[in-house]
Amino acid sequence: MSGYAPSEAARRSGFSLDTLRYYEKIGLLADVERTAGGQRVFTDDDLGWLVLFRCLRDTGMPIAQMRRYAQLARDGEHTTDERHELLCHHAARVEEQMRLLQRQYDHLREKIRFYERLSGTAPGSEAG
Amino acid sequence: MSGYAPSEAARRSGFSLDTLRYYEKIGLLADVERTAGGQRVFTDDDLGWLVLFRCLRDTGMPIAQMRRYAQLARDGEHTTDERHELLCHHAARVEEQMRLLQRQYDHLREKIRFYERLSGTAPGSEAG
DNA sequence: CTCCAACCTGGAGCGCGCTCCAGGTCAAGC
DNA sequence: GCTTGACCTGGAGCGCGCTCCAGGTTGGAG
Repeated sequence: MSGYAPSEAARRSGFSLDTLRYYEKIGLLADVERTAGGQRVFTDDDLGWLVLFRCLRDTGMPIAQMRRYAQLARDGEHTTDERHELLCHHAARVEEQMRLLQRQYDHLREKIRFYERLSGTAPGSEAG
Repeated sequence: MSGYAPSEAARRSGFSLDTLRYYEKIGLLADVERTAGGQRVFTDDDLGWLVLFRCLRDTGMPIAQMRRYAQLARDGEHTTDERHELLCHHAARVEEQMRLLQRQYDHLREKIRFYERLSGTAPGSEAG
């Protein structure tokens, strides 16, 4: 159960085939195993990395930094401190990002309330 | 107190001069007043729009949609319903965005905890 | 054995949102 | 009046993260 065709890896990870190839090309995903004929075979380990990449990407980490993290992991056990630090710094940035997003969301909600006061009765009750 | 030089508008809005010119060029910001010599003079109203644009941009609204909103506002009172709807739809997307960000942040925190369990004692107490 | 969908490669192209540049103009201070 | 720094324009360029393409290969089904 640990050998996935490219299309299956794409389906499971939510990345496109092109993105998977791109990630390997730029050295984000380590060299993926191949069949005798040269076609990629993704392992569960690869899939695990892709889940992590999605997490980091969704939280706004630049690819260069993901690459650095992946490289550190490949470099072995003695890089765990640096990896930990990298993730902590990133988490701090994400927290800031969340605070900003919340603040601007509140601002947006206020703007929406302005329109709702204008019209007297709201036309629908779409957004809670 | 309602006439700001470009550099002052940039300082107050947090957008660069180039961005202010760009926003006017693409019709996001309505035509800005000029001196006899052709230099821009931003009003408090312009500044208000810039605050809104920052809110929308920070929450991930594409420029095309901001343009649409700005155009509706210029079109007059009879577009308030559509503007309201546009903001509501956006707010819903922002909520989804916040949920995703929170979920991935939790995932990230879990990963960080993994490293902290590895090293036994955490090296520092940087991030709460 | 044949077929054809899925896969391969290197490299070009794209969409977004700016950002920078050259070459010229404006206007406030001395 | 002169200087100088802020400003003007149109248009090219950039950085990111993919996305698409041409032209060729692979490999499982029938």
